[in-house]
Amino acid sequence: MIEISHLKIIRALADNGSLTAAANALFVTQSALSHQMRYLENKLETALWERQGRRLRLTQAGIKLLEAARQVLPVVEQAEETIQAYAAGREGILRLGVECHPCYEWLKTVLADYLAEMPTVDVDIVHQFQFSGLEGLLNQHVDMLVTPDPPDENALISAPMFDYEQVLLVQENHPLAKRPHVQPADLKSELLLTFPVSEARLDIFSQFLTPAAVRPPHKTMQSIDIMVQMVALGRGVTVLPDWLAQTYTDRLPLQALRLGYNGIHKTLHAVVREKDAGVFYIQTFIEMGRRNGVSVA
Amino acid sequence: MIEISHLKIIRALADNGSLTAAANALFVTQSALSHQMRYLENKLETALWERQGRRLRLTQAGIKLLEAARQVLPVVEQAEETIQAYAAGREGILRLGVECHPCYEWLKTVLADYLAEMPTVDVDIVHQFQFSGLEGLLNQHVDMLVTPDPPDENALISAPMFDYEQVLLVQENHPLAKRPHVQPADLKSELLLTFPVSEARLDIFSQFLTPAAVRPPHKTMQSIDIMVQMVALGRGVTVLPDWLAQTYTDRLPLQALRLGYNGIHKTLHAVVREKDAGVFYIQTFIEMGRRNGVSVA
DNA sequence: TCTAATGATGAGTAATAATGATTATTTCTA
DNA sequence: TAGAAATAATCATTATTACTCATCATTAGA
Repeated sequence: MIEISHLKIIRALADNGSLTAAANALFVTQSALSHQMRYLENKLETALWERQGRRLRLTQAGIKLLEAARQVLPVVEQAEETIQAYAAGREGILRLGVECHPCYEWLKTVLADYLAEMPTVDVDIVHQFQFSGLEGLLNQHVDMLVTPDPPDENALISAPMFDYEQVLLVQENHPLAKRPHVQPADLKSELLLTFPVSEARLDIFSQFLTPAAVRPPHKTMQSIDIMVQMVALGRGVTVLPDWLAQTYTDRLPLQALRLGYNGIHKTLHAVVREKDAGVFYIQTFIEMGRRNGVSVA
Repeated sequence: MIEISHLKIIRALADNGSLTAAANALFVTQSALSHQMRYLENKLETALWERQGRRLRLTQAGIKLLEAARQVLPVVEQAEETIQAYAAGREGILRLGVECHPCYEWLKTVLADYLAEMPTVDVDIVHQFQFSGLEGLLNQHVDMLVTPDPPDENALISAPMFDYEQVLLVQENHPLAKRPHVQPADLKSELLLTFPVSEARLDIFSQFLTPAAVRPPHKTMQSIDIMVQMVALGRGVTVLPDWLAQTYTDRLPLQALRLGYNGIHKTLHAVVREKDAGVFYIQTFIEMGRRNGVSVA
């Protein structure tokens, strides 16, 4: 009945816009796709596309099938990859999911060592999820999630890996630079630079500014390096994990400051599916993450 | 490459034990399956099964593929069903997930009215999940989850539907029957009958007995009717939602009692994926659930 | 209005998958 | 432990399916 190849056609059609383009992407003729589409519609006894002139638009049924394709194809493709890895004599693939930028930066520091020590394991990093990292784990799109907020789900287990503190990064000559710590009101008119994610997911808002009802001007950017450059030029302030901030304060005119009297402390956790917890190369990663974790002087 | 039909073969093989049995289940000859297996193994350049005598055992790669099959096939099969429903002129299928027995009992009371009012919608109820109801929603195995504990996940939205109270059900002549309410210690030596789920998921434990460190003898059973019969015969006590308890106290020698001074109050929520929140037949269900909810005199 | 591009269609061919018959093993049982 | 029943593999053959090529009709865009 419905086959993977059909799902690939539906996806390619949605992604490429036209039948001809999809055919090229799949390395077959336009005719082949046209025939397959007709075959599927006959089998299912429903139209999947509406032909408006020479433009194709998905019907409700077609949309349903596209959704299924988007859910199913990555799973099958990953299974194929993993099996290829086995076939090539490797132990497997460790797919790491990250939801936050500091997580990603931290991962990079651990990864080099891990790859060196585990030559038979392939690693892949995923940072885009359909819904959330939790969904990624449950759907097997990733095998491990690195996050400061481990979800509470009893098919998953989480292990603390690494403690850090969120600090405010300001220019060396900034009026706040000599303070032992800053309070929310101090930031009232500072330009705050952050990664482009919702404020609810930024600690500086959820744990510091929002409770104090302070809303400084706010600008988002993709690149951490540019963000730090801006701060060094006195054109804004930003918040980074202490260990990451330190790599910049060493070589740029910057000062890291504690947020509030006690500081904002976080812990990165590794979350894995319960059934995978015993897998050797997963255990090893967690152990190395704990050992090798960036040390803050 | 890998096709749905291959995944079906792998699953059938795992489910039926032998090639011949799997072939029967799939309405093809044993020869056909044998050829397909060989084909797949050639394509993937890996053994998927180990032949030990005439017994087949999955290799590591085979296990991976079986996992993919178990994840993928339900999705495809459901998509097919939904499309069939569209083809037959129906609006769609509402798949309801329930994780708790009271949820299920409550659903039944609403469902009759819903089905009558929405003749163009098919309904299906799912109570077994691979991991959890949350996973069921995110994996699209269900469209709506009915639960007293709505998960906190921002791709989902939840709506309160119906308030109820968990009450203790005892025999009419039971020593406790005349009390205005019971305390944990009162149950110390009562035989407590519950559904067969972990204690952590039973309110009577998590919210009443465990905090007071009381552990009465405990027996689980599948059938709510038999459970109530046992209580009516004085052979145990049980906990039910008030409205459900009432349907029994009307016709059996039973007494419902409040748990603790304030009682244990719960609210059933309907949880749906954010993107489905606007779907008409889903909205209708939520509205009817609120209106039609069982009324407690 | 004309043209290039797109999707549909039909015929023919290549590829794939099924069947039936047969064989070699291997459990199970007597 | 021998023999029977069951199972998986294999081969030859047939049936089915999927693809390509050539062609046509339609349409968006110059």
